[in-house]
Amino acid sequence: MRVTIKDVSREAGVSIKTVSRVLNNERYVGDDTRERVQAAVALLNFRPSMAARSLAGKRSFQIALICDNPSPYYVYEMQSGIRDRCVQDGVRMIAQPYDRDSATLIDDVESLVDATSVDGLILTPPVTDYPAILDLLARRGVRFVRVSPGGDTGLTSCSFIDNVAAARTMTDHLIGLGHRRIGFVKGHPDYATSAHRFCGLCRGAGGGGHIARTGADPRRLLRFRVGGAAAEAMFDLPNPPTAIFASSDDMAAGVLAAAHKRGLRIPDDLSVAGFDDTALASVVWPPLTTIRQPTRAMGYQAADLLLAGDDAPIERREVPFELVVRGSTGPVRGA
Amino acid sequence: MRVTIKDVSREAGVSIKTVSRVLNNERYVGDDTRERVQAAVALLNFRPSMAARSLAGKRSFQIALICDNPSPYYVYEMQSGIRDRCVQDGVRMIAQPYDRDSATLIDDVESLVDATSVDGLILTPPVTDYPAILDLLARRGVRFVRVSPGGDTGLTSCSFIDNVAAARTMTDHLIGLGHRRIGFVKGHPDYATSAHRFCGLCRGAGGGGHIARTGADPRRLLRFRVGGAAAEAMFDLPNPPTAIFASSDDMAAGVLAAAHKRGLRIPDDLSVAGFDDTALASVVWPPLTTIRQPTRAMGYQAADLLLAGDDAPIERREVPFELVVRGSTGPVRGA
DNA sequence: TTGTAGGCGTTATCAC
DNA sequence: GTGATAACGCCTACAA
Repeated sequence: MRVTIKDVSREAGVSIKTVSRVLNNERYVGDDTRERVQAAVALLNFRPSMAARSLAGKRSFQIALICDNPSPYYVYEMQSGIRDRCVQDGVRMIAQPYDRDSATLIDDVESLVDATSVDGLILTPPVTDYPAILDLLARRGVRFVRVSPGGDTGLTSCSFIDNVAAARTMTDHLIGLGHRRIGFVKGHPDYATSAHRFCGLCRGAGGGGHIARTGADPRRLLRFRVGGAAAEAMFDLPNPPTAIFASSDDMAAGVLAAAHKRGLRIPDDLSVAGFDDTALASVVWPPLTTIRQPTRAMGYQAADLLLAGDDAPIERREVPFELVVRGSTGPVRGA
Repeated sequence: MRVTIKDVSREAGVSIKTVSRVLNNERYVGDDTRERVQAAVALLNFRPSMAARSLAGKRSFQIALICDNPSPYYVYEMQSGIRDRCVQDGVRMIAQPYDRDSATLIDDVESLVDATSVDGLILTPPVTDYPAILDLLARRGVRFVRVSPGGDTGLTSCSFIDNVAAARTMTDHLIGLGHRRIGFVKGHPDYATSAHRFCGLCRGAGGGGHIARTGADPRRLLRFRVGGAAAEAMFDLPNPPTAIFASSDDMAAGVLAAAHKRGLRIPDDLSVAGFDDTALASVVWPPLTTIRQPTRAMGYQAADLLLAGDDAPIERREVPFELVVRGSTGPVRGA
């Protein structure tokens, strides 16, 4: 049968409440008592029942990740980062990898909150900016942390990278290489990150860059295709760009594929730049210069903020990005 | 405040127990009573508390996915498939994306089982074949379903594809193209799927194929590198293979990269084949011929088996694979 | 510093 | 068919 607090209390020769105190690291427990209890816990291999704890207490020791991002890498890294932090507190993560086009998103979140009474939620783009969700959670008084919010900061804590600065860094890099006509493949309008990156590009380019804008479907496969289509369109321009900067790595990969199809050589004929969530791009797409996104770190920080406690102040936690230049990215022919 | 069964029972003018009966689809409830209750539930927007249900009842309405697979695509597809099935029953999924080198795996699973008393677990490779885990779960009397088990079938239900047949199909295809020397990049020994695929290759090749075996680290990045290294070694052989078949898509990508580095043209100088978890390979690595793995479907079927109920018979559910040939893969030069 | 009583929201058991 | 009542395992409040 199940080992309960009662068993532990009997084993340790104390009351149930005292065991509970030890389990929850409360004060006012004698050192010797604490040790006896801990010994009993270890001996009986006791694990408190989550169900009972969340029913009786305020906490449920569960948090949920609301993730509607179609990039498996992003999801994986995010989950891993969150989990890294959660294990420290013995908290479980409920993953909600919502599917594209989830019409029931709001209802799903609401039922999640009602049914599991999670201790908090972590929102990622694009859900991190959905007003209906933000309102719902605020109304219910549910704690939540946003990853890469586009606006409405101040509502809650969040973790993010400076996408404007990142895109600007990349742009400066490209300009430093001699590029004067830089194309940009814009992402889906729901993703504020994409807009931020576009903004960074503009700042770096100082208005002098050639800029092509393209809306992208959030579905991953389509993003590849959208990247390719955007590149094709740019190649056909009277003065095609010598560098193309995509606001996500899969769109950048689509650009690469389109360039190959045209017989363009990378980076001699064209420099391609993007963002990536892992070190993977270095192996899969070696000629791709990227901003390395610390997705895992953002997840960790988000969980850290969420687990900080009810009374913790709202905090915006920025995580550093990194420009990763690969292979020979020397001056471009004909630039 | 929270809406409870009590509120619903008052609203519907019935007892608490009757509401409970309706919620759990039990028999012996009058049709009109049922309707009144359902109306009250909808009106009050009532959602039963998971915590209370799992504390009082036998079920917890939660299942867990034990996933130690380093491929984000695999994890994502698996989670999505499982979730597709879970939502139908109002069951939650706890994702446990265990990290590489998790020394505490067994302990983690044990504490998960003890603390959350999940209704069941889904195991994926390589955990699906870890005897320590299987023993633990059997001892605890916990329901679980295995995805792609290597052996010990008959223990529990499982979902899988026929990896032997898949590899054989691919081999037949390659032989049909004129290949006589086929290299094989083997995966990590913990993955039974890899061994199955090797077996399928041997059957297809009839012992006449040239076979290079390579152990691969399960970490994704390394798998790319291992694929590349294996390819390099094969290229240096006196009679290098004209086709290389890798037991995973990332190793196949590594082979592709190595081939490019050597100046080999695909598929004129070399055919490269692998497996993939999504339709992604068609876009990212166009020259790659693959076996499309229905990862999502395997997840769905695994969840379906798990949710079938305690008394459901043990069942082995096979999911069909698909050979995806891309681009021109005509006869190979010098074959 | 420690113990006791009561309740969290649901299901299980047993009457009606 | 339906309803009272006792668990389930733990935490909160209050007392000692």
